[in-house]
Amino acid sequence: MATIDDVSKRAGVSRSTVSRVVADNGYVSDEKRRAIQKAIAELGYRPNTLAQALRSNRSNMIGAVVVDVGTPYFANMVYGLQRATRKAGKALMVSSGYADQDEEARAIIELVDRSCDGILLYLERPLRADVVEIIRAAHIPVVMIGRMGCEVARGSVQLDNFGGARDAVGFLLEQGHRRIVHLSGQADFGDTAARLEGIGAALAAHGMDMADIKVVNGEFSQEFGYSATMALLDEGHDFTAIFAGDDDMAAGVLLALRHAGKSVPQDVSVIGFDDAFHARHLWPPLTTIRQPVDEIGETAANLLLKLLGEPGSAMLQNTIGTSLVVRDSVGPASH
Amino acid sequence: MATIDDVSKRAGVSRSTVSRVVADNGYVSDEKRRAIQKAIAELGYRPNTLAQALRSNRSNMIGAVVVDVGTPYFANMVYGLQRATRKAGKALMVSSGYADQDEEARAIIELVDRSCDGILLYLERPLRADVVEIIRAAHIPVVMIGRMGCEVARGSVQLDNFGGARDAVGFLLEQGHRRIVHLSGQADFGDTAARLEGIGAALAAHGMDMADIKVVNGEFSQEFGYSATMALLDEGHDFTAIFAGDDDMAAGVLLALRHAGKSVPQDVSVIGFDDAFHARHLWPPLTTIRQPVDEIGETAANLLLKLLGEPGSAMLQNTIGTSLVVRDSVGPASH
DNA sequence: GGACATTATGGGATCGATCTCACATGGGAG
DNA sequence: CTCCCATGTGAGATCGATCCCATAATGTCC
Repeated sequence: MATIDDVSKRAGVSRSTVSRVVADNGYVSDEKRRAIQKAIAELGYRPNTLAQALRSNRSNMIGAVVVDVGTPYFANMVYGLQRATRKAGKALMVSSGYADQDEEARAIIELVDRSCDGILLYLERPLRADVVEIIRAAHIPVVMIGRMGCEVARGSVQLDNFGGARDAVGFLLEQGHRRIVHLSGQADFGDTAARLEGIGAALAAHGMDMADIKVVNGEFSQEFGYSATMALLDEGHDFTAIFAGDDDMAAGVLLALRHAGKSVPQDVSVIGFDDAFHARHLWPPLTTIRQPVDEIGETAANLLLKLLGEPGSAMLQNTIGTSLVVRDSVGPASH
Repeated sequence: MATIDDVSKRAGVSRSTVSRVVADNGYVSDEKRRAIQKAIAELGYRPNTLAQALRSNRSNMIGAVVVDVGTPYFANMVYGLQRATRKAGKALMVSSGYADQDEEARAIIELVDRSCDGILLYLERPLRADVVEIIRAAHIPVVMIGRMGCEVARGSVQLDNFGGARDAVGFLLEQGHRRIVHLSGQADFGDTAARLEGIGAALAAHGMDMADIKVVNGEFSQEFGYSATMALLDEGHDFTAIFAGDDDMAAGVLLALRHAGKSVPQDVSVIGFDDAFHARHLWPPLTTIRQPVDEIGETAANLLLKLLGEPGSAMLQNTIGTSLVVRDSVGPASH
């Protein structure tokens, strides 16, 4: 591997001058510039990123920790991150935190130690105190994605859970549904609260309130969607539509309805949330609220890049809107 | 951030001795070791990874380029990579090549420049000549995943396409199917050839040969699955089972059959390949050949780690087996 | 008791870049 | 004719570690 010294010798100049050409700053005569560029091309010289980073204290690398890269949801988010960072000419390094505080801490510290210029976090657990201290000591800007806040964050990007839930229920109401069930996620998630407010807003717009909807708390899983639906049917609950907290739940709901001999959307309408990868593969194809996950990632990364550009700036916030994806699982209310 | 010099001053020893304690090699008296460990703890010292890598020429970082991290398939593969590298205490840096030769080249060069100790590649295009030279000059071991070979590779991991296809068709034959259609991927893929051989083996085991199966070449997409099936039905082709080249195709096949009023598996059986994320969400849930993608990634990473341990070793090969996942889309042949 | 290995420690070069500073030109303003 | 500023170049310190080598103390063997 050719070094900057090899280039300088070949071009008959000093290291400093080569550095100026490579970094494109300072004064260099056209004559020497050409000689240096020629030498660079002939030797196939590419600067050693490690040495650059060590000396200049900037690695041109962005770190990210998400819950699990192996999951379609976060893979999609990483796609967005990569799109933004690549455009800015920065490398991206991603780790998984696996919803475990110590794993998350380990991943973050690794990124700090590798001298990332900035860090993006989608966490499931609050940051460990020592990690907060480490980030702070390293003066690394942090942008949080999603529900979890954090004291060191200089920016954050969130989904418009309020608007999404409002639109979902609003759509059902427009289709004439009045007996709606909402299968909700864990009650202690910040998202859940925002969605309930959104549901309230939709109901209010039709002269109704939360008393007019049944909310069942559970968890984001197909199993819960299935069992909750079966329980509702067993107890003879009278509903014409279900708003599932996410598309996994919705998949369980559809399965339960089929097993119970109900047809969708003739007997019951179902709407999901996320527009997950499998939503269009369900039967019937799922009407759902699209969460632009890649856009969330891209926005967060751009926000971080902005923060890197102007160090002293204030806290930056950003909310990403949802959209209604109409497929076949919602129809007009029967009778 | 505390440096090794801070630690050495605080503990009253030289840099060298601190380095010995941190790296846990060479001779250090218990007394000084304790003093140094105390100083490290008090200062919260963590070695600067960049400086370590620069001097020692080992970054403890593994690079990987896959087609697209944003895709469930490769996300799953990355999950496997991460599992192996993390266990070995190495960091992982992943990029997408987006099935474009120049993008792939860019991503690889980036990884080389960041001084990765080894590189894992799942490529769609042959390596550009200059990239081959760069990798060779940097003496970085490379492991290839999947179909694409490469002259610099020191190891490779592949799926057992032969066995997978043999098992798929074998299963259909056992269920009594004799009029089978295979929707195949691009004919120029290495995978496709291996699968055709596997199909031949299954047929041979039942005293049949390739003349007894209809093969339609196309591409791995839901759209092709749909249109090909419709075409077969339109021309009145008489078949009882379809073996789709992947689960996306299979989704299209199921949709086409439903639109044509055929029921699965009563009228037609369908088997897929991959066990993709959405396979169990299809209706009926798809019987398919499971491709253990994460295991492929994990195996490849372990192979690379082994290569790093013993530099002079020979070319390492590895084939990952498939398994049959029985769900509901295949039934006994009718009449 | 001298030769030699083992244990223990520090000094200083080194990895490959950046960056500050000193210094040398040349041209335009006063 | 100075003075000063813009332009152009190189020497050498520096980033934070590793690693080779010199040196010294101690123990062991013949």
